[in-house]
Amino acid sequence: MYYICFMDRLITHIRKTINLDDSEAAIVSSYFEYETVKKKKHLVEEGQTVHKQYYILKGCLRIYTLNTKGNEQTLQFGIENWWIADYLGFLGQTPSNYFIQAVENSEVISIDKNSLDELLSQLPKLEKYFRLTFQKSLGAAQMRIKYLFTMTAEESYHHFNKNFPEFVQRVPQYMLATYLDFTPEFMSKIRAGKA
Amino acid sequence: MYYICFMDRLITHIRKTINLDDSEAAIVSSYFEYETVKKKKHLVEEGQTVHKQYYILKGCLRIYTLNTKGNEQTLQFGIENWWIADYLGFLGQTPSNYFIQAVENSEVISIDKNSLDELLSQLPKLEKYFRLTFQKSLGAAQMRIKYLFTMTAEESYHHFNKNFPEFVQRVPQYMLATYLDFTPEFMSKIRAGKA
DNA sequence: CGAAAATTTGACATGACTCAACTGGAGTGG
DNA sequence: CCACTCCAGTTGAGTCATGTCAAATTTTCG
Repeated sequence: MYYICFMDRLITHIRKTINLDDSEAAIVSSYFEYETVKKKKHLVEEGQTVHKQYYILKGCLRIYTLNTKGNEQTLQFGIENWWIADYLGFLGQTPSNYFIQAVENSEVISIDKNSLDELLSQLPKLEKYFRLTFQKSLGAAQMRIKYLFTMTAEESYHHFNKNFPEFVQRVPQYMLATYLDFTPEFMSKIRAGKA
Repeated sequence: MYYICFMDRLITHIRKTINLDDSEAAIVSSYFEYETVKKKKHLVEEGQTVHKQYYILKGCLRIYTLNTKGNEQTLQFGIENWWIADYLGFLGQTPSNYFIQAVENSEVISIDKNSLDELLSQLPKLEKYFRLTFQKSLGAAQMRIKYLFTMTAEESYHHFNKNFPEFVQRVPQYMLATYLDFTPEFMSKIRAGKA
C-alpha cells in the first residue's frame, strides 16, 4: 500500500500524543487523501464550500483573505507537520472565508468533515489528538492577536525575524508584509532603516 | 450536594454535544470549583502561573494584555456559557501572557490542568466535547484576525454593533475600543459622526 | 451630594499608506 | 545562452487615518 508511505509523517505526529498500533494506523491512513499543489496554486478559494483540513507533509502554505481594497492579508503560514484549514467553514460546512494557497510546491494530506466524523467514531482515541492540536492552535491564535495588537510595524518585523527565521527564508517579503499587517513598501523602508 | 446546582449549566452545555448519564455528570461536577469575581477584579494576572480554564455561568469577563505604552488591549470577551483561558499558558504551565478580568460581577467554574487531565482520562468521552469546543473557538479566532485585518476603525465599530449588540450594552465603550483596536477618543468621534 | 470614572471635543502630531517611477534578478522561449 | 519580460523589491513625495494630549462635560455610584 503506497499511501502508507506518505501517511508516515502524520502517524508519527499522532503517536507523539497517543498510542496507535499498526492496525489503527492503517485505519487512520485509509481516511486521508494525498494531494500536491504547485507554488501559487490554490487548494481552497474564498466562497467554496468543499472543506477539508490539511496536514502539510512538505512545503509551505498560507491562508489569506482579501480586504476591502482587494489586498491580500495572510492569517497564517503553515509548514511541515502543521494543520491548516478554515475551521469555521469546515465545522459549519459553509462557504470558505479564506483562500488557502501554496507558497512553495507542496504535498498535503486532507480529510473532509464526513470522513473525519467517521474516523473519530471508529477510533475515538483520536479525539484526544485533535483536542490537543486545536487547543495548541487556539493558544497560538491568541498570541497572534496579542502580537498584532501590541507591536508597531517595526517591532513586528524584528520579532518575526528573530522568532521565525525559517519562514523569513521561505516566504517572499511582500507576503510576509501581508502577515505582519503593513505594506511591502513600508517593509522595504524598515529593512533599509528608513522607517 | 449544592455544587450540582451551579454545575447544571455546564452539564447542559456538554449534553448538547455528547450524552452524559447522571453518574457521569456527577463525576464532571466533582472536578470543578465555583468562584465569584466582582466587577473589575482579576481572575488571572499577567505573569501568574496557576492556570485554569474558566466556564462562565453568569456575567461577563475579558482577557486582555498591555501594549508597550501600557494601554490595555482586549483579546476576547466572554459571557454566559463561554470558555475563557490563556490556552498556551494552560497547556505549558507557563506564566500567563494575559489578564483575565470581570467586566461585570460574575460567576465562573474553573478547572486546572491536572484536574482536566484526570477528568479526561476518567471520562474519555469528554474529549469530543472539548475537541469541538476548541475547534469552534479556533474558527472564531480566525475570524477575529480576519476582521482586525480587513476593516477600518469605523467599519469595525459598525460591524460589532450590528453583530454583537449584547456586548455593546454590557461593555463600557472605552473597553470596546481596546477590543476593536482604536482609542476611546476616536470611538467617540466615530459615534458623533466626526471621524 | 460629591468624587471618581467615562465620554466628548478640539488642536495638533505622526506612523503608515498611496502612487508612481526605478532597479535588479529570475525565468522563459527562441 | 542570450534577450526579454515580469515580478519582487526599493525609493521618494505627498497624504490620510488615527493617535496624543489636555480640557470640558456627563454619568455613575457610594
